[in-house]
Amino acid sequence: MSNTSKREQLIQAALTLFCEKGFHAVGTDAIAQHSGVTKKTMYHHFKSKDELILAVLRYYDERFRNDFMRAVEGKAETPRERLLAVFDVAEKWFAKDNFYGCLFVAAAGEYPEPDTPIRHTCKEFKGLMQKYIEGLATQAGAESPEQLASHLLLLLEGAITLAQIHASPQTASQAKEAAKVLIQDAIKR
Amino acid sequence: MSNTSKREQLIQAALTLFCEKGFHAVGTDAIAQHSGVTKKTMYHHFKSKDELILAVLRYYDERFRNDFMRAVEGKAETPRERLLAVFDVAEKWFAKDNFYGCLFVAAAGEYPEPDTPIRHTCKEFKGLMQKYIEGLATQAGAESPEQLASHLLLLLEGAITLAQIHASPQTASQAKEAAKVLIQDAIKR
DNA sequence: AAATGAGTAGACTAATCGGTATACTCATTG
DNA sequence: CAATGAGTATACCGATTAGTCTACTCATTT
Repeated sequence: MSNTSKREQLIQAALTLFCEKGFHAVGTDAIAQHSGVTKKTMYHHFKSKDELILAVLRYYDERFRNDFMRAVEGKAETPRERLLAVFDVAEKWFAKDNFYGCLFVAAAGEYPEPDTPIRHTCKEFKGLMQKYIEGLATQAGAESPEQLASHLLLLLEGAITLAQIHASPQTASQAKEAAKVLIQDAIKR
Repeated sequence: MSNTSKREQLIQAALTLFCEKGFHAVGTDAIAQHSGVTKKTMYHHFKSKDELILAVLRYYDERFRNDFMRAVEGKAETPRERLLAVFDVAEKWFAKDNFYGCLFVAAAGEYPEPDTPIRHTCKEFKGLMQKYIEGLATQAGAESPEQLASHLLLLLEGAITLAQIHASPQTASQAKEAAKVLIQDAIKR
């Protein structure tokens, strides 16, 4: 069905532009133009720019987490190794030439009003990342998987932010070193 | 001199508005109106919106770091205690009702192009925060102050981001727990 | 006394913003 | 065959964008 095709074209074009320039800085005309779709058609699929943004965030959420988890699982076998592999995957991500930081953090910054659908989506994403790491921590035999996962997520989040600002992917390996200490402390065996 | 006064009025009004709504979402008309200053006067002090943004960032940079350091030093005596006090101060910051996350991270998100004055200011701020924590780590007798400071800054940065997204200041105390472990590991005595 | 510069109010520009309207094509489907 | 719905192109809407302009006041300084 060409329906889904146009939708995806719009979402992907919007995603690219938002990453490159930010949400407010990209107009609906630009999105229509870059996706090769008319504004009329665009507003047929999404009733407002905010709805398109929401769709972009949801699309990115699913794709990113999927790619991320598969990369982690491809890089290490044991749960404990995978907790560290998270930071190797992150470093590869940071090193990509089109790395722009976390899309959800950017969205939260541009739409500061709490309790909006956009903010809710951001929250959800971070919650799912926490759950993923928590699962690994549980399998790895952490005494308090939730706490270890929180700590590692803090490191990861910090690494993303500082990698973006300093344009240096090495923050990931710094975070990895800290993670080693925390994991060692959290898994007594 | 009324010169500096008008300048500060503009900077403070702009700061408030940028925090509330983001940079692109706030127009020059709104800034002029909220500061009680004419657009003409505004453009007399700053030759463009970008220059005003830059001035806002520099103003905030100095004020924030000053307040932050004084709060840390008021909360603890020894360098080692101060390394932990950083996270107590952060938690108080997160709990403020007008907490909006890190202004520099927001700026970096809205102005993704690297090598611009705005991005440079963001970089500088994070660098100075690192230096500050590094100083504390040195005084505390860390084996590698630079490394410990990096790790603690990663935790702090992650806590800021997640506090903003989840609207919960507790991320600071989570970060503090992780910091305890890292400090213990980094200062062998 | 004259000149300068910071300030005012408010109109103004060209461009762009999010979003809508008209008039058309074309493939699918009942 | 007729109707529907997704698509095209393009013009348009009122509002707002960043930034400029004229014409004026007023205090300070030379």
